[in-house]
Amino acid sequence: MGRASNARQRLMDAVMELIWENSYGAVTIEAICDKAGVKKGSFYYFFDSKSDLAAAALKSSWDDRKPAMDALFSPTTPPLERFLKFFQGVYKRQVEIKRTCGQVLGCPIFTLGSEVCTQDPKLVKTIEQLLKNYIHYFENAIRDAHARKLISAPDAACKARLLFAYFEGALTQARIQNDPGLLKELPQRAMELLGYETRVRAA
Amino acid sequence: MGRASNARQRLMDAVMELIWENSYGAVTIEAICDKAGVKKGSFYYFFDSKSDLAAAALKSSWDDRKPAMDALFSPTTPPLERFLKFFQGVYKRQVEIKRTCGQVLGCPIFTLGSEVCTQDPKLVKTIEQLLKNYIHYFENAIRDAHARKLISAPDAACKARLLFAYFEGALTQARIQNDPGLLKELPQRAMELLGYETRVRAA
DNA sequence: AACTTAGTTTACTAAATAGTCAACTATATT
DNA sequence: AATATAGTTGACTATTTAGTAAACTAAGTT
Repeated sequence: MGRASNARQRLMDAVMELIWENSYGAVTIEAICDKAGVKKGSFYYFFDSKSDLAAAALKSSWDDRKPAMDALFSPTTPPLERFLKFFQGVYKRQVEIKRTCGQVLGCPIFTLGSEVCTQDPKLVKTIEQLLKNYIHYFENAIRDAHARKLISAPDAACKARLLFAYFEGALTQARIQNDPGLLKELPQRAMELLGYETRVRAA
Repeated sequence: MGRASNARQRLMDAVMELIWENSYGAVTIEAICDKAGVKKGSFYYFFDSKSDLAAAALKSSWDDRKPAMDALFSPTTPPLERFLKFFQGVYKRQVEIKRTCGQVLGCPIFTLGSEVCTQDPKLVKTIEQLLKNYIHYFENAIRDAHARKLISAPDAACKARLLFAYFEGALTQARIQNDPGLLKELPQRAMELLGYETRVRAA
């Protein structure tokens, strides 16, 4: 009942895009409203603040992405291939983003987390949860690879942390230097980090 | 001649601290002036904008830190020991920062770079240069270690990129999660990444 | 048709912020 | 002592921004 609307979703889409392309602090509520084609009154009808919107948008975009991640890290795929496909996808995606919007944008969760972590405890809690989700995919695949004796990684959690830190570090550096080339080696380096020493065929 | 003043330096100190503890976007010129004990008129006497100040402050703080880096990465120290000391120092420093200001702050250059890279080309050029400086220390030490047959790293530049990405990734994650514990393993993991498999004595 | 609910719109206020300017002050030079 | 130089101050303007409130509108419900 009442009036139908997708303004809430449009606001979440807009804020994600604006934060990713710029930064949290540089994005104003007016800019979000303009991009979403929503008046400010409606903004405050749906959300209390930019922080509130950002938290909702992050959760929502994770819900959107989760099925693809579940498919990529499916137990039906050999564990090391999961990583290969994942990192090749990351590279391809960043190349594409640079082509379409002129900038490598990296990982919005990590960049945003690093920006707001000292100022917005509630938002950062959401971010921590999402980052942990990613690490769990990694850890799970590593444990699996170890069990199948493809690699030796008795401490899967540790290896997952290592790989994730490298991954996010490289992605952020690519953003800073606006150079997707830095990510081309991601699949190869990841295999090496995991202790799988064979040559990987080019992406 | 004229009037003596350290206001310029006080402004640079203030902006570095504020950006590190908060974020670039969250720091206002008024807040910088307050912290530095400088009136806004004086701010604009020395600098054109926050961006201008930030760039100057970054360069200046690098000039301050450079002697310590040169000492740490001195050729008189065995190459792998340089990394050990460096990463142990990073861990100790972040623990100390958390103790004194309640938050792990990570690397101000990396965090700032990731925040402003799409919006402030001039500032990001400065940042890129500083990051490259660090990578050069890494690369140099790796080349040295390889030459001395301590490790096998035929492509020193590649290993340096890898190690740096891991390092900054871990530091940023520690900031986001406000957990210096994530950095305790830094020296050990770094040695492993470098292909030096022996146990490291605890920091 | 009257009513309720959900969402929209416009116009507004109050505060924060960037940036300017002209008068002022302390120091060094001649 | 006069003057030039380097830096300081406070008061000001103009803009941007967050946030509010009340009237309005489109749909479903009875």
